[in-house]
Amino acid sequence: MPELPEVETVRMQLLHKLKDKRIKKIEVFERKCVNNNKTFEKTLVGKTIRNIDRIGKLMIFSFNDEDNLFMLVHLKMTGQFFFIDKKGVTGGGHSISPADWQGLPNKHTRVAFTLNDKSTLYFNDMRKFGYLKLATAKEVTSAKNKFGPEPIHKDFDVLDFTKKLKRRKTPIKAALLDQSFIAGLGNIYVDETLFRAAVRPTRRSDKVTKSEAAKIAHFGGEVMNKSISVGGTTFQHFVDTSGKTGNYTEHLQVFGKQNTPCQKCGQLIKKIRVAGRGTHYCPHCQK
DNA sequence: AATTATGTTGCGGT
DNA sequence: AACCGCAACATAAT
Repeated sequence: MPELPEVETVRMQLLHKLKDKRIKKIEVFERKCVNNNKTFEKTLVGKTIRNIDRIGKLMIFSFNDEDNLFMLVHLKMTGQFFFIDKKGVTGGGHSISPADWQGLPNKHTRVAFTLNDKSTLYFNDMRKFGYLKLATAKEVTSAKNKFGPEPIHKDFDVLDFTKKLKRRKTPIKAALLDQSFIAGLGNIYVDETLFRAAVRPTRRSDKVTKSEAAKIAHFGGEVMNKSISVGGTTFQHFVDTSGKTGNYTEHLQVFGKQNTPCQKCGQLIKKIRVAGRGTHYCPHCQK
């Protein structure tokens, strides 16, 4: 269940594996996952993958310019990609055990792409929330416009962020989860960010001070950049065939740490519900 | 065995 | 515009 760092990790791996490869064959096992598009296979077969872009948690595959064709991919909670060539399996998605990728395609495989070099890309998604959706350049633009700025971006505008927080009365956590407000953070990284910024997740957005907002923006970027650099939190045991494991898990300070001592003050981390999501924080350190 | 939770987001209704 | 609750779905944990 990827947030920005996990999607970015998958994007980089897939780009490396798929760039300039031609799609020879597509099997759709679950039409819902391609938005019930009856011409999905027909449209994509023969196309050459030229680039994979990302905004927030959305991946954007592109082909030749003259195609005016894009494929938007959202992994949602449980979407995964597995790439298999003669060297073996490369995966990306949420936690992966061998059972997930052995014997592909398996019962969670929704789409399979065969490339011109005989390699295969599998899209697996247990809960069927994720999608692969065809789009035109215009549709890509309007999809991109729905995202707020990413805190990992160099020119993230902290003052604008602070100003916009003043208009919100919801808990700060709800604002940070809103992808049209700020893109990329999900449930884990929001909790981690707010812990580092020492702001309680329940704090009303409009009561967040300027300096706290600056800390939130700073740590939001830091947490996600660090996670990208270690291949994300989601992959517990597996990233690629060379055996490199992406693992931000060891850096988590509050997520899933309820009833254990805070690393800063020793008081027990609490778990509550905020904005409908499980929320972890230190009652002493976060005001 | 039934209920609850899961890292996401879009929708319909205030 | 902002906001809330729920739905989409499958599985694991309590």
